[in-house]
Amino acid sequence: MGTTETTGVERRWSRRKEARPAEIVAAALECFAERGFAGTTLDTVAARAGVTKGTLYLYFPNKEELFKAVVRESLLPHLEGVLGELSAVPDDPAERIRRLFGFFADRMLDSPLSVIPKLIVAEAGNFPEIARFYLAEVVSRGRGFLAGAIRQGIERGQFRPIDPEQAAYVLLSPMLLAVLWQRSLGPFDDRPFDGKALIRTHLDVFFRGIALEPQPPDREPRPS
Amino acid sequence: MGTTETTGVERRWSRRKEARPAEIVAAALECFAERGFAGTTLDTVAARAGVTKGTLYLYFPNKEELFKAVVRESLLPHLEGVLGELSAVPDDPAERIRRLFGFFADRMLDSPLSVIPKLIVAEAGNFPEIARFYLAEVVSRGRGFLAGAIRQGIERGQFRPIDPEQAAYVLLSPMLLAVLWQRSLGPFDDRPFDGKALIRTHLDVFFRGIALEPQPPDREPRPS
DNA sequence: CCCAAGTAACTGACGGGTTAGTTATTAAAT
DNA sequence: ATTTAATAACTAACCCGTCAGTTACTTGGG
Repeated sequence: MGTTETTGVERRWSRRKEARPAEIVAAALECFAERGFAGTTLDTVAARAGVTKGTLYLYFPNKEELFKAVVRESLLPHLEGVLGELSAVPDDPAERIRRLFGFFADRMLDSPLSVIPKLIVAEAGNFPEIARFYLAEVVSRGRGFLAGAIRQGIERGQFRPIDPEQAAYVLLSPMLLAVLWQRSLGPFDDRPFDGKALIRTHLDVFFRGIALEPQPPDREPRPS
Repeated sequence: MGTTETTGVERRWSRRKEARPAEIVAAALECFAERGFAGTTLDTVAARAGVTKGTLYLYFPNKEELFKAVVRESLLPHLEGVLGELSAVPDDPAERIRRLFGFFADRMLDSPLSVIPKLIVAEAGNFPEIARFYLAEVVSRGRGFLAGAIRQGIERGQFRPIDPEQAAYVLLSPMLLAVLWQRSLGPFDDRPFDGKALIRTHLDVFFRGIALEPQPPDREPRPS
């Protein structure tokens, strides 16, 4: 053992107050998604974040708050992105729906964020607060956006009349299946799974399914 | 009939070797579904089953084997039921698909069995064996049944040509959403959720969406 | 029918391993 | 020199799995 480490590069740790929280949250997201809340040990999270357990407690008061932070911090930036993108969306209902799905396919499906639905589904019973948060911030908004677009399409005479609320669920369900499949059963299946193709097929079938039937046109179109 | 309630005399317990395993499995299913595998303590399971922890170990070697038994024992009887019902199914593809969904809506949606998909999704990472079992025994069969019906419908000229495998996923996805919603986020939402209505709407939209172009199907007898 | 003697289902307390959370100490940064 | 990010060893609590002991039930001899 030399008395002096001439290399010097092998520092045990460095102090990076700014970067730690985000790194810890990212590591925790992976761990919680793989093992669930109760199945994840803080030593594992710390190791993956490149620190020790004590460091976690410098930035988060306890395991539960870390979990909540993971969901919130992972979601919020993307929520802004989605809302921003959707606010500058065309007026045509079908096109608005396609945009949302395009966004989902391009930005969510392959990102680390796609583990969150699985987390929420698994832990909703243990974390009612998180369940309500996700429900209000993500599900309700998506459901409202889709139902609104459907309703608008019906009013404009582009779609046949169906319950917009139920149509919204129908539209949401393949997205849910895609992310859950990728993160749960998919890895154990030998057949390839193409989430984007599934979304495309579904949209195709759906729009044909709600298209107006070729019947004699109704009376006068509405203004506005 | 089991002699569960003994009148008057305050017995601490009774010997019921035959009934115990099923009771323990039923209690464990509820606990695991609510809290997940790691979040469930065996004392809780035992208490809900009306016994103590030691009794669990008379019938199951350890917690993990209990969990596997829960999934297997809960699924297998129902699998036989489904397969039996579907073997006596009509030849028409659309009708076969409707039968599967009818069975799902009537027998699964409101039964305690509907918590299993949530369990599988949540614990697939921790129990690859269970994931593979569920994949082979439930998902693959359902997927195969649906894809086969779609393919047959295309060959017969009842449906327009689409990828039967992807169509099967499209068909499965609202069933997944229905059971997961009921068991996770649904209880926290103030809006009512009608899984059967969702299935009906989806089938309606789906069959119109894959109908041959020139000839739209008959109108539904019940609009609105 | 009655009552030991025997059997086995069931209990409950405990050991050992694990992990959430704490704290005394170290060392980077200014 | 002082401050403080980070560590590493530590504590307390929890929980799985075990087992010696208890109790419900069975059996066979009177």
